[in-house]
Amino acid sequence: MELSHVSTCARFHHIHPCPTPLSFPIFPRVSTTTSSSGRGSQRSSAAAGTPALIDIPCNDAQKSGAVDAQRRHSKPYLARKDAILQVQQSPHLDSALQRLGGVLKVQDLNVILRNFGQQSRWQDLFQLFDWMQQHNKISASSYSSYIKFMGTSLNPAKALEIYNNIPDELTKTNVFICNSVLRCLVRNGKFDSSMQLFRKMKHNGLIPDAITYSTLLAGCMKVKDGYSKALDLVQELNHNGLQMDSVMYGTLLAVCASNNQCEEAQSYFNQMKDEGHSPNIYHYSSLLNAYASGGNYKKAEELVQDMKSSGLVPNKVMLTTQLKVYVRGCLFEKSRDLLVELDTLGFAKDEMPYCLLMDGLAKVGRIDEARSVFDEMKGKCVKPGGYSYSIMISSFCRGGLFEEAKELAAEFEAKCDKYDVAICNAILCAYCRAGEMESVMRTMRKMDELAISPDYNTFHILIKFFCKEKLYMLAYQTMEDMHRKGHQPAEELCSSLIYHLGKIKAHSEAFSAYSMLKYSKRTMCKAFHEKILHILIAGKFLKDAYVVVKDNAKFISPAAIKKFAKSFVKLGNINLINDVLKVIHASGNKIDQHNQLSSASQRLFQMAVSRYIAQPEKKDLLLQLLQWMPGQGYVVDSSTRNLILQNAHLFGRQLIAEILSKQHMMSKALKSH
DNA sequence: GGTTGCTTCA
Repeated sequence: MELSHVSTCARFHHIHPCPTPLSFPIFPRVSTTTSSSGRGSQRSSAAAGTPALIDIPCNDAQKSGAVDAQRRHSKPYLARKDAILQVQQSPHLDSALQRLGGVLKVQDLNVILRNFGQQSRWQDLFQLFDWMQQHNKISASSYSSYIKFMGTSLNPAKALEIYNNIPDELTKTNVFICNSVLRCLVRNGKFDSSMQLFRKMKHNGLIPDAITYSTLLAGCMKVKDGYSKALDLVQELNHNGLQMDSVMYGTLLAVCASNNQCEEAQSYFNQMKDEGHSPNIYHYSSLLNAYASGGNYKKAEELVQDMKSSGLVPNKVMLTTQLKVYVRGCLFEKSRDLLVELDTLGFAKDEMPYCLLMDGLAKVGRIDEARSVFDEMKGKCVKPGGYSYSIMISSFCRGGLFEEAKELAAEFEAKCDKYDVAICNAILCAYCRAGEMESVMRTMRKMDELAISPDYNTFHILIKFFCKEKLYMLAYQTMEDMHRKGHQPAEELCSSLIYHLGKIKAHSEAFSAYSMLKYSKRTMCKAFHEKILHILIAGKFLKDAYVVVKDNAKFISPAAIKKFAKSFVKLGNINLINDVLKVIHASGNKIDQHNQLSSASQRLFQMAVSRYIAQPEKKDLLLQLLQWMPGQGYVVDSSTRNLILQNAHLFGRQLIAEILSKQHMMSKALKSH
């Protein structure tokens, strides 16, 4: 079935195939020149001061200097350096390693490893690391670099595999390696796993450093409850005698912003300044982003002024964030003005600022204006990508413009080939709302091919659609998938599916859907238990019905309980009949609500007794029942008594006589009362 | 001899 197919696809298979670079430079690139950050240059100058073998730029201007340097070095050193260059440039890594591997030391191989990683040559990286492992030319640094690149190449499963297979326990708690693994998980959205692993690492002897905490803090940004998790981490790092630095404050501000903790962001910003860190553009834009969540444009404008007077110039992100503030505050005129300003500064070359505005307009129902921003963006030759399409498709869906949504989805499919789960959800939603079954199935196949894991929304969209199309079993299977993937379906959806499953007599599926909801953490409407009870009784799933009654008797009406009791005593497992009667009695639902001697309750006991008589080997159960009854104020009626007496030889005449006389006395007492 | 964290969108 398509569905299980979709849901079983593992995102970890998602290796970005590395195209062999056709235009691979003849001279090796200087790895650090790709980074414009101060840190990159720091690193390169530090490295240049040591005899370590790093990539040497080979442009003409530097050639003569390089020759001078070469004269000062020993022969083996030059041979190694040459070997590094050759391996890096060789189109045949295998043979190059075969030829030159013997000359290269572990640190030389690490240089090559990092070079491959920086150039995103994942296939070569993989091959080299493999070779290093096989030839036992590997160090802790090799692991930390390699795992780091597994993070950037979006392959956390591989990184974990490498980490777990490190043979030496001590190496496994090397803080650099641990930091790399944790970063890899965080970057790939696996914050919970990273925290779990972090605990394990500490247990095994890791002494975390500031970088460790900084890495984990960054993971708090996109998880629910991220703010309190961040606070826990800050507390822990302080407890370990570590201090927050400027970058950590930047991360913490970003966490505040994404968790709508506007005032906290402001107070950390001040605290940071008090501790002598001067805020940079990151700190300002994170705080600005925090103001956006409250639509606090006055404070935002003050902050931008403050930043300008401190000598910082607002960059693209800063201004875009300011646009977000205006949009969130529904100040669409100001938003438009700022968009013009961004455009003039050359900061509106990608879809982002347009997306912000479109999204804000669409969310307040101004779909026509959102559409015209979208068209304006296209007119300016800004290439729309998944974000803008998904905003527009979703808002058309929300606004009931299903045909237009469908057309836009098709347009995206025709024009773009970059898919992720969000755009897929938008497309699915459009096709579902337009009732295009073929296109829905095609999109699911596409997700499967592209190894895009369905998320909570995907499942919801599909289940709703399948219900609408009356494909209830398919809807049920999708819900099963959803549950297996750890998502909890919303109650209304579950409830409606259960209702329909009951209607088509898929009783056991209905119960299974009920159980998924029940054992999830979501709250469940009280009436739900009674609903499923009726379905289970109809399907003769009386044992399951018994469990439902036992656990939820207080939420179920007396009428439904009575119906259940009748069905169970008549058709349920004979060994459980007494238990069922006791549970119903104990729940406060007297076997007959108003009168223990009512005919309804007597019919129930009669039915139980006749079942026991039909199976004499269950005589102990009958005796237990008869002995239990008078204590609770129940007695058998005369016809049942006669029935028992007729079969008394099966149970022991003496005993039966004693029990029945006890019941008889009870009956007289009740009547006189 | 090696690690690292921060800002905008669905």
